[in-house]
Amino acid sequence: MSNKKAQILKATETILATSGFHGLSMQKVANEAKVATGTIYRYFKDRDDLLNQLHEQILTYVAHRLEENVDESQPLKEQFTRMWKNLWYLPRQEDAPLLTRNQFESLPISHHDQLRQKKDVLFSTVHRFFNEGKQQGVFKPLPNPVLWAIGLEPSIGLTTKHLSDGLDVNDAILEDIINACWDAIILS
Amino acid sequence: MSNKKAQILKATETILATSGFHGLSMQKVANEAKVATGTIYRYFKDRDDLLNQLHEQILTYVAHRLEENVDESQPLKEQFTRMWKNLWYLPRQEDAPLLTRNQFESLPISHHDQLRQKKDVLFSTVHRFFNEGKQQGVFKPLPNPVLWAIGLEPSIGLTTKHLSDGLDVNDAILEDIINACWDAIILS
Amino acid sequence: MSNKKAQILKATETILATSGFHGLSMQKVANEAKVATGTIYRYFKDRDDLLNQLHEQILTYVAHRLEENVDESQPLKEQFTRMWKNLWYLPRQEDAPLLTRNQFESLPISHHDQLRQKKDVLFSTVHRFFNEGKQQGVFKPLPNPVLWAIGLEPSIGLTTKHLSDGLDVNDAILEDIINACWDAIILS
Amino acid sequence: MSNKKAQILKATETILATSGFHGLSMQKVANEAKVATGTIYRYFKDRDDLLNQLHEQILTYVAHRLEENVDESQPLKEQFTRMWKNLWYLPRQEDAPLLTRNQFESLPISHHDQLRQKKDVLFSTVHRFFNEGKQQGVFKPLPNPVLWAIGLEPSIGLTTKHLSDGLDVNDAILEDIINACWDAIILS
DNA sequence: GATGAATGAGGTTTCATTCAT
DNA sequence: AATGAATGAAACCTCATTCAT
Repeated sequence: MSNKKAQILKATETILATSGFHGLSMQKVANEAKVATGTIYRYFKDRDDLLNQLHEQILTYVAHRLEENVDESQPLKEQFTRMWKNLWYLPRQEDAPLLTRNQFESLPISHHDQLRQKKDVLFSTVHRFFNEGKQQGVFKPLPNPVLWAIGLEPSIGLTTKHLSDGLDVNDAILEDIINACWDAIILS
Repeated sequence: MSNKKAQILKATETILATSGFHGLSMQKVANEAKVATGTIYRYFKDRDDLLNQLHEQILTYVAHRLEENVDESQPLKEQFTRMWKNLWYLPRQEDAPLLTRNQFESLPISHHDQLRQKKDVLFSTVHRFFNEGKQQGVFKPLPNPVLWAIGLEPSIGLTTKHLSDGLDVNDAILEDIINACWDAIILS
Repeated sequence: MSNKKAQILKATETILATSGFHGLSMQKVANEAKVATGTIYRYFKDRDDLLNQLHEQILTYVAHRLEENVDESQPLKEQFTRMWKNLWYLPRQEDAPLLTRNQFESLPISHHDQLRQKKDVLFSTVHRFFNEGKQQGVFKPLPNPVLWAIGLEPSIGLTTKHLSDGLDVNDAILEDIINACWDAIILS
Repeated sequence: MSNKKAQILKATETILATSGFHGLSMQKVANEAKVATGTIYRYFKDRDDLLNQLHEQILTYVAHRLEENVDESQPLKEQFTRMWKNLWYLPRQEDAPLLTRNQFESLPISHHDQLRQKKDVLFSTVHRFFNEGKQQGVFKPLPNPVLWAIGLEPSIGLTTKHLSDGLDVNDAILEDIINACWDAIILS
């Protein structure tokens, strides 16, 4: 990816994280990225395209981080814990996207279907994981999106509560939370 | 509440639900509400005030719906199911706010602390419920926000998946989901 | 004059003095005057009318103050000093208009001729004074507006410099200034 | 100075002179200057900045014109006449600002102190002139602002009376007026 | 007479996008 | 490829004025 394009995406992210959608303007992006305004339009068709590409980039980043060090040969619980922590520690990474996922959910519903397809590919590891668990009779026989919503997604909501609402979460509690989520998806 | 003020809030909600934050403009709100632009400013200091008041109104609505028909004298499981379903069926109500909660989380973080205080009051029933459960030794000894995030919040995420991503959820599955969330919060 | 009308004029003046023309709005006038917006329009045709009537009121006030204690039977120098001081101490009076004359000069040039006629009547004492002086061969044979501009008007400019630019003017200097202005208009 | 910036300043001046502050709007300035509205904001932070910069530009222009052809080696009376006429003929110059100074005095009192400092520098010639005259024992020992107010400022007031109120001032009278002002500042 | 809610034109300013260089 | 000045539509908001009560 071109150097300038990367700069522009990074700048967009920084501004979104700092000032929100309201504070985003092509001019500010250009300033932050240290390029001319016009340059943005060499790499992105328009504002929406920029936002969508950023969205995708972040989604890709998250997907990759999520499956990092997840070893299929290990027990499911192990894999689950790994994924949960990957999500949890994600926004605390050096090069992490500064955005919460929420900030993108409220985007104009462009390219909706196209995006869902991409998501399926990106998160295939998770699908594989849930399918495996159900096949082994360990997980409840619920649709994958449901398992995701009750097993892993809480990590995201809790991250927000932790980082901006000051919810105290130490390592011991973290283990308990993960176990609680595990309880949600397994057959008891 | 003044007639016009209600019209304006309703119009704002409609537009947000239809076109998102990007599609919201004071002109459009005025048109939708069938009032003059200037009229909005008799009832709201500015755009942010309008959004914040809408936010609060919805929050209040949700809080009230959430605790509807929740009978403290009934078993905790019963109460839990009731609340979960209240959340689940909420956006399908006639007069329900058309917005997902997500659409508000990405608002400019104005009046942050003020809002959290309000939230505590509004959702005191839930707090009472969680505290009761922990006292009885039925729930895991986790902070209330955590119990919320793993027990009830998934309802919201799933609603979105259900309504806009076409996730199929029939009554049987719904019971299973609620049970799964119950598993997350109870001591096994 | 009706009670409300007086209130409104006073309020207008206060606001003009405090926030300038830019800060003036019918709404603010109404608030300051403790009347309803609509009430203003019972007494004044429109904004311009309000401003013009205020202008006239102030002009009248100034004209009356100017000739206060000016005794035609006294020597011209005496009368001159009296008028000069009247102008000088005018904005320091209890009930004085809070506006410098300047603030009105830049009004839309409405009712121009009508106003000049009124001025002639209001300031007839000054005209009488200048004519007398010229007839007696004491004053330079210059048109009255010129005598005004060099003899008395400097009082106004100096007041501004004194009150807002911090120019120090004690009683001794004041006498010197008045004498200097007197030098300007008399035949030497 | 950029071409467009000059156009904009000139246009602002024209409109102010034509329609007064009330008639000034950024749209009109843009039209008159034949630029897009947005362009104004490349060169001026906002409306106030535009007005202030115009103010300064005019002040600078006036200051330069005022000292034009004022020869320090000539007698003080000569210099005085020169300055007085410079002021008098100033608004009749081809490229002169179309505004009377009055129209600016009623501006929002922004950058007040900053402005007074600039004034001191711009009008240093006048200060030098007054100091010289006092040192030589020709002028009355009054503060410079006073000498200005009684000696030179009347030129400005009279210009207005001449140009808009139809006061007749021929060359002979002009000489008399200047002499009268001279009388005001000299020790008799 | 008096009120003040309502109006909507018009004000200032921002910003996505284009285009000559 | 890159620039950034310029554009002008559209955003938010104000305010003189009207009118039903």
